[in-house]
Amino acid sequence: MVMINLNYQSRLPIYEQIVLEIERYVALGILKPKDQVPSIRELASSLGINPNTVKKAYDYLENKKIITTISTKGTFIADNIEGVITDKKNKLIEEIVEIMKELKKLGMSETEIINNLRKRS
Amino acid sequence: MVMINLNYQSRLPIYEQIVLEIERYVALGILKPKDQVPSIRELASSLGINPNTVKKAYDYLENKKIITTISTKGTFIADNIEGVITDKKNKLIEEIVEIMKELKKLGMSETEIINNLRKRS
Amino acid sequence: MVMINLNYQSRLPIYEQIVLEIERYVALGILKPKDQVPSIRELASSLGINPNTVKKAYDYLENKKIITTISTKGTFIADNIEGVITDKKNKLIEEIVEIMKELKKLGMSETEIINNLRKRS
Amino acid sequence: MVMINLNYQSRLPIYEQIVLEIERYVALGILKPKDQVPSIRELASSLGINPNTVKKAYDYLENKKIITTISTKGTFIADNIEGVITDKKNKLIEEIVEIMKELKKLGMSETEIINNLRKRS
DNA sequence: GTGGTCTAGACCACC
DNA sequence: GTGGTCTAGACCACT
Repeated sequence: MVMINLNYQSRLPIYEQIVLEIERYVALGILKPKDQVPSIRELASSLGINPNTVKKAYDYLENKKIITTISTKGTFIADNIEGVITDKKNKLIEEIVEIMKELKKLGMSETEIINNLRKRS
Repeated sequence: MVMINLNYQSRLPIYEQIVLEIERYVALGILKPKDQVPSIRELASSLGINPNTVKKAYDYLENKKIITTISTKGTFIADNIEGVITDKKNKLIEEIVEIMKELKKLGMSETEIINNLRKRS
Repeated sequence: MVMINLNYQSRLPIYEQIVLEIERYVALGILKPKDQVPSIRELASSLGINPNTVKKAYDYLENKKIITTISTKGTFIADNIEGVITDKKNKLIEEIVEIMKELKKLGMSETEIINNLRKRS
Repeated sequence: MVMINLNYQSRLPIYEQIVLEIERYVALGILKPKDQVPSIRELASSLGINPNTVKKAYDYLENKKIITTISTKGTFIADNIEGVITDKKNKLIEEIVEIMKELKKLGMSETEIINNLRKRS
């Protein structure tokens, strides 16, 4: 069973956090095509949140074709999810690029930033 | 005179954008200790926003001890702000490091990531 | 339900009076970690004041980590508030000590001061 | 020359702080009857504040008959200031009584408070 | 002119 | 229903 971590202080709405967590598990290969995801009610109750919130997340994921619902059977990871990993990678790279812009505004050069990253990790 | 750029489409509230802009100018050394920052009304009118919004930003900055206000005189950059620059840089670098961890979990190596960043920026 | 007493003649702004009252209830153990405090609108209407004023008080308390707010759920007493009680008492005692120093400079002895206090209260 | 300490962050207006400082020096016997106090302009410039502010403080002190102005000569401490010390003492005692009320609200008994004060001072 | 406070009321997203 | 943000506008004290 996947562990969805929620941060109630975050500016990100809960449903988006759920989406990101599921996408993360898919991208990491922890959730694979045809794997069943928890039912809306189940996940809602285990997270202590409103089922509508989970529904909103699942709707979004279904729309992005990351999950697919088979009525009376349950909800499953979709088959064609090759794109998920690259999407995720691109998004993360894009986030770094944005932060690097900030750092450049603060007077750091690209090589300075990269040297710093090498040291830290 | 400092130029505050606002993005009304951003998820970040206006007052936080002001905070970040002021912090940026402090970090860059453009605003130095004892420098006067624009008065609440002045900044509000020049940005075309409500004075209360600017006040909220200034309250926040005062709480963080980045500015200090002398009632009826104005608002000024605080004295001990040595940490602000490096603090800010460190925080941003740390954010990147966290994202890089994610990327590594997704199967990217450090050099792969860095090559990607070089291309993008 | 906590009773917030306001004094509109006081030099202390309303929002600070709310802060002090909440802190007092926390210090007294009447409000305990995870207890829900009245919603902004509810407290505002029961006090006959503007919700923004209550919000300002709550913002302040959140910043001091005495309360924590979960958007759309409500506002709650924070978890780690062991220090609040003793902090508050110590601050007040310290204030008295400072005033006693003044009184001693004015020629009163400690026992003289204490006898005076006993009479007055 | 007396040293007037001002706190620009305080909620107390500057002119009240000046009043309190002068009263303090009188009560302590550092300023005695017939002693000359600095001229308005002199004090204003040495404190880096507006002469009107000093004027307001002096007006108040004159009204309370703590100082007296002899035109073309200057401003002096008044003759009958016996009351100043006791006034000051009473005010300070009253302040302590107020703080003790707060402490009692927090659950401390009078003897508890007094024992604490004995230890601390 | 400055900042400090407060009101009234609006709109938003989320649940 | 909840909190979060913002506006418009008012009044105050202090300088």
